Amino acid sequence: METHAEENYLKAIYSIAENSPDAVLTKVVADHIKSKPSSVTDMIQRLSAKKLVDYKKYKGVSLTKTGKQKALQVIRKHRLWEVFLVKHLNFSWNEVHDIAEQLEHVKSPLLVDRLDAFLNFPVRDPHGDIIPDENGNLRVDPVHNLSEMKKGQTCIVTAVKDSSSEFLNFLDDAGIGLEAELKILDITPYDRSIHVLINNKKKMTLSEKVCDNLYVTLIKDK
Amino acid sequence: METHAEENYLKAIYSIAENSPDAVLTKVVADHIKSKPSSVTDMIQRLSAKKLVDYKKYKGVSLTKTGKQKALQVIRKHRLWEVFLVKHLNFSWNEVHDIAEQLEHVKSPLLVDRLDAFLNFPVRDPHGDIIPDENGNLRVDPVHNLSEMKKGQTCIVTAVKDSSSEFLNFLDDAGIGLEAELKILDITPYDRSIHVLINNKKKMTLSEKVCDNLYVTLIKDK
DNA sequence: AAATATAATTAGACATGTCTAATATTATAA
DNA sequence: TTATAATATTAGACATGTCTAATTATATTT
Repeated sequence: METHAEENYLKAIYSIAENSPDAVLTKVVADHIKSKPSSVTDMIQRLSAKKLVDYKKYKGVSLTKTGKQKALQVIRKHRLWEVFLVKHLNFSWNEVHDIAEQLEHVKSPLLVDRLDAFLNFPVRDPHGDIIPDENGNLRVDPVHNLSEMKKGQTCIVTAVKDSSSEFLNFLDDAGIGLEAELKILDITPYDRSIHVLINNKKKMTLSEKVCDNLYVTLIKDK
Repeated sequence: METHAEENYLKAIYSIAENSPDAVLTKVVADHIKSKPSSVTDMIQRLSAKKLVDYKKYKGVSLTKTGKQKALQVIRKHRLWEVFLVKHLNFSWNEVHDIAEQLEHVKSPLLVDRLDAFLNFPVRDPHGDIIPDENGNLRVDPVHNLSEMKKGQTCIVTAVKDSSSEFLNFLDDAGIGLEAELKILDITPYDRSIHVLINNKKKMTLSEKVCDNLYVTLIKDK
């Protein structure tokens, strides 16, 4: 059975590795969980002894199959709890992270399954991230960056890449939430900013940075 | 901020002290939380340094006001989560303890209040124990049997255990209804019969059987 | 290919929380 | 009241997890 700290490391390694297929560097993990490289090395060696990560000195670290499984279980719990907090306890999507960070470590497979059923088997958490099933499988559907869209296309916001409260607040102010419909009216080649129609109501120009941090699904072309 | 272990000790000391007003013995705590007396001594000294318990070597331990408050917060969380597990996740009352034991340590005052509201401010947990409010106060006064009362105490009749018409008729004849005020004048040890003053008017002796079947709330002591 | 910057690891310290074994205190019985 | 039993405390060890400082390895320049 894993400790809280071990679970946090597995989760960190998983989410770093998601965006780059290479072995994960000690320093990157340290920055991610706000600790020091020496602490990371210590922990990685413990996880390696438990066969949850593959590790060779100075060569970085990657999750074993078991390690990945465990990481996904924790992520599953985190995201299910986030759904609960937002849907039933009226938290907003930018308040739930710290609480879910604690709830995710509660150990009871039965509890997770019951919670999943209570929530009606949600597919995405309030940030739009996909909730892995009990076997750690992700249901992947065609998700794109808003910045990949072409003029005339219409798409639906499915997730955010940057889930900092600054970004989430910006989106709230702009009236862009999950499931928001965005029609690409125009693209300015100079700065790659995109002029969009939000929910058939409001027009707005989104900078390249904003577009890079929004995941969307294409629903209409031209 | 208290650690999980500290919270568990506070909780243990609280619930032991509930049933006996004396200072709590090291060994009793050790048995209660399934650890060793030496560990208990260590922890008690830490809690004492934090002013959460009053402690004198070899003389047992008791909670300070702050310590009691903290213990009640944890108990509040434990019991609210139990209600959630039973009412919404279909657990039965004897399955929930271990899970609530983990959930009770999640730190977020806002979460607790929201959960309380979501559950519709329950007064008792699935085991019938009273849920303290956010200030550590019990929302209803504990209900006792009339037979638990002591000489000199005054109490109010809140319910009957036996609701047979024979018993209710007997009460009518005696002038004892709901809300009736009973002052305990004397107790006969031999047959546990109780001499009471009913509504400041009528004196009467009630047998043990009658006392066992009357629920009361204490309103005045001495 | 050697010098240097960057990153990773180890050594050693410390905090929390637990344990066993040894010692000290208190309560009880002879 | 002294011996004895029961309880409590301390001392010292160990596991987890963190840190700083010193050392070692890798990558990058010159």
